[in-house]
Amino acid sequence: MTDSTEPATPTPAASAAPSPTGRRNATPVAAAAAVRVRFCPSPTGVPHVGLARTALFNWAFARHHHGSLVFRIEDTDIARDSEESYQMLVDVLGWLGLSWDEGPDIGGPHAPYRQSQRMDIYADVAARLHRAGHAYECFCTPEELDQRREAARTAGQPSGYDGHCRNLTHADRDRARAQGREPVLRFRMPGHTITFTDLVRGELSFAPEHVPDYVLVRANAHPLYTLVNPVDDALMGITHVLRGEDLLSSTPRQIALHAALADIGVGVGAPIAFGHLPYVMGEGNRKLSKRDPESNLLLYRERGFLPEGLLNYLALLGWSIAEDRDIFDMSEMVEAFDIARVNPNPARFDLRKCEAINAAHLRQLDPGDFANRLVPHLQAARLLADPVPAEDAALLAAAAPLVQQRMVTLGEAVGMLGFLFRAETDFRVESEAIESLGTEDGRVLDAAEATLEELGDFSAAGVQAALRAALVDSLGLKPKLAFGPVRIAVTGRRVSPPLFESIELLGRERTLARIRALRAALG
RNA sequence: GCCCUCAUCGUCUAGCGGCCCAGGACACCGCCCUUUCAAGGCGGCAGCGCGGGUUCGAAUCCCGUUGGGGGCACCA
Repeated sequence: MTDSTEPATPTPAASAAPSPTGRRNATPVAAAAAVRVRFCPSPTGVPHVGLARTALFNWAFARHHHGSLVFRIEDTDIARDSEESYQMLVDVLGWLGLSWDEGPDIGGPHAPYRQSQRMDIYADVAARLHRAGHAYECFCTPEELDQRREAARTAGQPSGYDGHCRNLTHADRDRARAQGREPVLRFRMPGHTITFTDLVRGELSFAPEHVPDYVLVRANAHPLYTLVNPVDDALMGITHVLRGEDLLSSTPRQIALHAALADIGVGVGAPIAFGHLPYVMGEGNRKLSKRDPESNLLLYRERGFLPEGLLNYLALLGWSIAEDRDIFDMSEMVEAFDIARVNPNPARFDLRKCEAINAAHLRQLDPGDFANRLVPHLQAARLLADPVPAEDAALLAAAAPLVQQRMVTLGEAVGMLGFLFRAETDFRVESEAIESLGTEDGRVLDAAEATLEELGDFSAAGVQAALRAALVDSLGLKPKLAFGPVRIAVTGRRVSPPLFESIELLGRERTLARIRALRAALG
């Protein structure tokens, strides 16, 4: 049996060499051994940003070390898991571009990758652990457990399982069964302190009295996470486990179980290194919960966040690429990622910064790429047909560069470009924009109409020269007051793409019609 | 109650004993540019929780304390 007090590093020798950029000089990542990490969500509810961050760090770690990422579905909780949730997971990970090497959809040498399809494996391993003495039947009822836990707590003692059924005789078990008790299978923890080197936190130590024996299999024979997660990690040859810090205190139990699994010949028996990533917090001092709207990954896609923008922001939650830089792409992250440089303290999710990072990526997009990414959002708002008609595609190609610098998410294109793609019968001036107008603005519209009617050169430059002459020079208006009413008439909003380019794209007829319509509405 | 863990501007972070009377980013506030809104440029505000050590020297190491978070399930 492997001695669990040894640090859980694949090759202790590897930690002797300081990592070039590592904050701790122990970066227990063996260069020679192939890195295998996994991402193993349970498909409950809507995909969460914390989950994406964990997936991202695992992905970056695997890619940095030229290792493998295993995607595994932990669907052993029949009551909460759903197929719909599983689909959303696959879908949103695909959108983010976090690719995996083995998984339920693509298979791999350790298939199946859905735990609900591996129940026979767990039953077999459980039986072997039992036979080898690493686990025992526990007949305590939940009520008895509660009672003793409460008593221990009031006495100031550790309140975990007290080992009541650890050494039952045959006769004891027969008696319990005769009473109608159904046993759970409980893991027998070794009696020594468990110490390991966490990849992000350094050396951690747990005394035996605080890591009590725990349940592996329910009385109804249903295997628990406590069993299936380590069993699959062992069987699938996982070398590094990067997960949320909520799992930190269950790590000694898993290390002990891994040792027992090695003892009975399950898996290759290589120790696994653990790294616990800090929480992603929401408002206040709470962990970001499913209730917080900003936790819902699907919403980011709907709003038109770029995968590269969201990922960039998520990477910043606990990690940084350099002292004076925070905009980077995923190839740069893969290149630079070092688990030892992950910051152990919890990070608060800041939607404003997430938006700012996204906007930076939006601006960096190639104009053609940017226009293409706008299409689904314009279609969802019914501004574009599917497929996109050629003339609309041309219009979009011309209009997109006008708004690329002034948007935060792709979804904003609906408001910014709606005036170009909406039929005249559907065009409306926003009420807030109308309210900002005064009666004297009618004069401005009259002058604009007269000028544009006469104008031969309807290019942006031509329109600008003509309107400036008519409104600013002749009427003596400040540019802001001169062009404001025209902007509202033409685009329907107070905020729009640059006015003269917008007019050029809209064309003479539609421009004049809209100016007349607003003029009439003003009375 | 017991155990574990975390601690630098409002927020995310850089910092690994002298390059730091602490650097960057978001947010915020000015100014410039300007047809709106952005973008961009320039400038500003703002932080090492507290107390002891160690050291010639501490944001950095140690101890304590305070505060936050997590765990102590037949959930994952």
